[in-house]
Amino acid sequence: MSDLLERLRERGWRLTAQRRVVAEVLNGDHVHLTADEVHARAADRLPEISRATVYNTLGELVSLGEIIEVSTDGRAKRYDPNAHRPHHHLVCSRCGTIRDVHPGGNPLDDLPAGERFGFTVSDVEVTYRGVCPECAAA
Amino acid sequence: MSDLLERLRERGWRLTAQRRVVAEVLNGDHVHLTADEVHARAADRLPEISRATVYNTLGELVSLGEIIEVSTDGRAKRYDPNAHRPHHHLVCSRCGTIRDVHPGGNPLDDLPAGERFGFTVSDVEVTYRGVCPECAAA
DNA sequence: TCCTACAATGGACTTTGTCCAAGTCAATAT
DNA sequence: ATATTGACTTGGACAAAGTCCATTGTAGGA
Ligand SMILES: [Mn+2]
Ligand SMILES: [Mn+2]
Ligand SMILES: [Zn+2]
Ligand SMILES: [Zn+2]
Repeated sequence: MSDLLERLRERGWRLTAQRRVVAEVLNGDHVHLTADEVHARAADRLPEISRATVYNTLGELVSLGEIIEVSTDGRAKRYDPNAHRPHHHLVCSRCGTIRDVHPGGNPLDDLPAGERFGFTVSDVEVTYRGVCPECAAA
Repeated sequence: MSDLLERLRERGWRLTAQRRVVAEVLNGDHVHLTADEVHARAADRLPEISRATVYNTLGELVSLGEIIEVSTDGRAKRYDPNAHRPHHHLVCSRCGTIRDVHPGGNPLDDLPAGERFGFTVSDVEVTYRGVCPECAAA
C-alpha cells in the first residue's frame, strides 16, 4: 500500500530521509525481505544509510503494526508489509521462496480448551512447507 | 523415550561418551532446549564436551529423525525430542514457555489447491501464541 | 531562523552457528 | 590383548544476524 507513508505521518511519525526510503523499499505486499536486503535496497537510494537505522526503523514499523516479522527458516528474520490482510506462508524447502496463502478456516478453532493449558491464546502462525514448481522441475 | 540410545545403537550409530550424554540430556518428551542449554547440561556430566560436538550431534539426530528442530522466537533454535507423535506448539509471548499441543483437524485440508501455487506441500507447522497463566497472574 | 528532542551513525560487542586441521578413540580384526 | 583405522572430538578462528551506545545531525515547531 502506498499510503504507508501517509499513515505514518498521521501518526506523528517523524519523517526522515532514512525512514522514507525504508518505507519505500517495503512498498508492495508481496515482498519478504531480510533486514540486510532492506538495507541494500535502501542504500541504492540513500548510500549513507546505516544498518543500525534500518534495524531501528524496522523495529518501529513492527511495533506500529505496519509490518510483520516472519522467521520461516531459523535464519534472518524477514519483514512483511502485508500486515493488513491476515495470511500465512508457504515456503519452498529447497530455494526458500515464500508465498502468501489464505487458508480457509481458523486454526484457533482446532485448539480445544483442554489443550490450551490456561493460556490466553491470541494468535496463530501457520507455515506450510513443500517444494515449489521451479525446484520440482529442476 | 529412554530407548533413544537403543534405537541409535541399532542403527549402527557409533556410541561415544559425548553422544551418550547429549542423548541423555534430550531424554524426556517435554523439553525444548537450545543448543547452548544442551551443551550446559551435557557439560555437567562430561565437562570437556565441546560446543562443536553438541552442534554436530544435534544435527545428526535431526537428520536421523530422532529429534526435531523448532524455531519459535527467531532466536536460537530449540531441539525437541518428541519426534514420535506429531504435534504443534503453544508459546508464551512474555516468558517464552513452550508447550506441546495436539490440535484437532489437519491444517493441510484448509489449504485449497488454488492457494498452493503448484507447490507439493508436505508439511505444516503451527505456532499458537498467547500469554501463559503465570505471566497473566504477574 | 533557532532550538531541541528525537533520529542517524559507525563501530564495538553479543549471540548463534559453522568450519577446519589436528588429535583421539570405538569398534573391528588379528 | 593389541593393532589398526576411519569416524569422532576438540578448540579456536570465522561468519552471520542483531544489539548497544556515545557522538553527531536534523525535522519540525516556536
Ligand atoms: Mn506474507
Ligand atoms: Mn514439542
Ligand atoms: Zn523452490
Ligand atoms: Zn509466560
